[in-house]
Amino acid sequence: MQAQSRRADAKAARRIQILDAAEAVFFERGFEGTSVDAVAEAATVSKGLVYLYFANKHELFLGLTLRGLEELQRRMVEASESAEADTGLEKYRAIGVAYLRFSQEHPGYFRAVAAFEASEIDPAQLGEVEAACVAKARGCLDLATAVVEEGQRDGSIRTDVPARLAAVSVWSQMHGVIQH
Amino acid sequence: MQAQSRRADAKAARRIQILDAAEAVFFERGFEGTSVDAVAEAATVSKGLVYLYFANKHELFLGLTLRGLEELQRRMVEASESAEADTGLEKYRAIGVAYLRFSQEHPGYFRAVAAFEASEIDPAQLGEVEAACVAKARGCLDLATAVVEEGQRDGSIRTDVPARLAAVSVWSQMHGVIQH
DNA sequence: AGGACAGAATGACTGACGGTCAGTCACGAT
DNA sequence: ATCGTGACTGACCGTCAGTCATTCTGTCCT
Repeated sequence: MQAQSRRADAKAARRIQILDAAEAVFFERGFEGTSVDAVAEAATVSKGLVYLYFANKHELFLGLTLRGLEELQRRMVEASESAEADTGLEKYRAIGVAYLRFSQEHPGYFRAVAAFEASEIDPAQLGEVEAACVAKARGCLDLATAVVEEGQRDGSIRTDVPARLAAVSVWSQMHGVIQH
Repeated sequence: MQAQSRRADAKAARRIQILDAAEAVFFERGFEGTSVDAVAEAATVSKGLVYLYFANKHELFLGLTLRGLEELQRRMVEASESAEADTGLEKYRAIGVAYLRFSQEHPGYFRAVAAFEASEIDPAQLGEVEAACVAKARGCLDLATAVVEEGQRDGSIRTDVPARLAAVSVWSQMHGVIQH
């Protein structure tokens, strides 16, 4: 058993090592401008190994997208639990500010997340990492929806629009503006 | 002189022929999924000729983007001159509806335009077609700004926000929502 | 200790594709 | 008839995503 968990730890560490290298290279040169060879070299690892951990170049990039989504969700949760925000509306506003901050402090991750949300995903054939991204994105949206519902319950947000629809459309507007 | 103009016509026709083929292939398989060889074959032309008319694959795609921007501007002008719209606010609303229609009736062109607007352009080195796209996009924005200004003059739009900023931000919000 | 086995890791190789260019061809001018 | 121009071709090049036969390494068993 010990041997197995040591193995698992080593695998996880390798994954992180490759993702760290991918982050450095992709965020500097962009998806098109980056070769998998370059990522492998930056990770001081062979190309074959990269393909042992990620099905293809796109899934490798989605590994970064997932990191971005995790960080974003973390910030959204933090914002919605902030002491200053009492009503649902105030919480939603805090989440919006958190999103704006995220886009400014992690432009690379923001672009990755934006690209993922803009891309249409084919549920018929989605990779492992892609599926995880879909789940995380849904988690973020659920959080926003819950906050809107809270606002509708406490009277700070109008109730004539379904919560999820409101959450999505305001989010899209915010996103559109942040992106310019 | 006649010979020259016949030459010019033939060149323009070839350009259109290539763009038509590019439209069919790019909009079906996407930018990444399309090879220049495939476009050349669809246009019943050699690959070399495609590169005689367009500097590279991206500029070829931008040729389609420009078509999209032209159609969009046409619709925006039409909407802003519509008989039903009297005030600036109503005209702006009509333009918004036109944009929504455009996105539904020409999803391929909409995506091309959206991708162009999301991409950051390096003014230091922009291609011929790219420059034309920049100009067209500015034209569209100028139109929207003018309509907002009209609305501010006739009292249908608040004046506490600069017209261009208002035009851009509302446009971004609309765009964000259309894109979902 | 040593051998056997599993999975980690390598890097040479393949095929596809973006882009180039030497050369051909058609046509108008002289 | 000859020449010059420019449209047009397609073989070719370099690069890069993705594959796979092979080698290495650590673990377990005797």
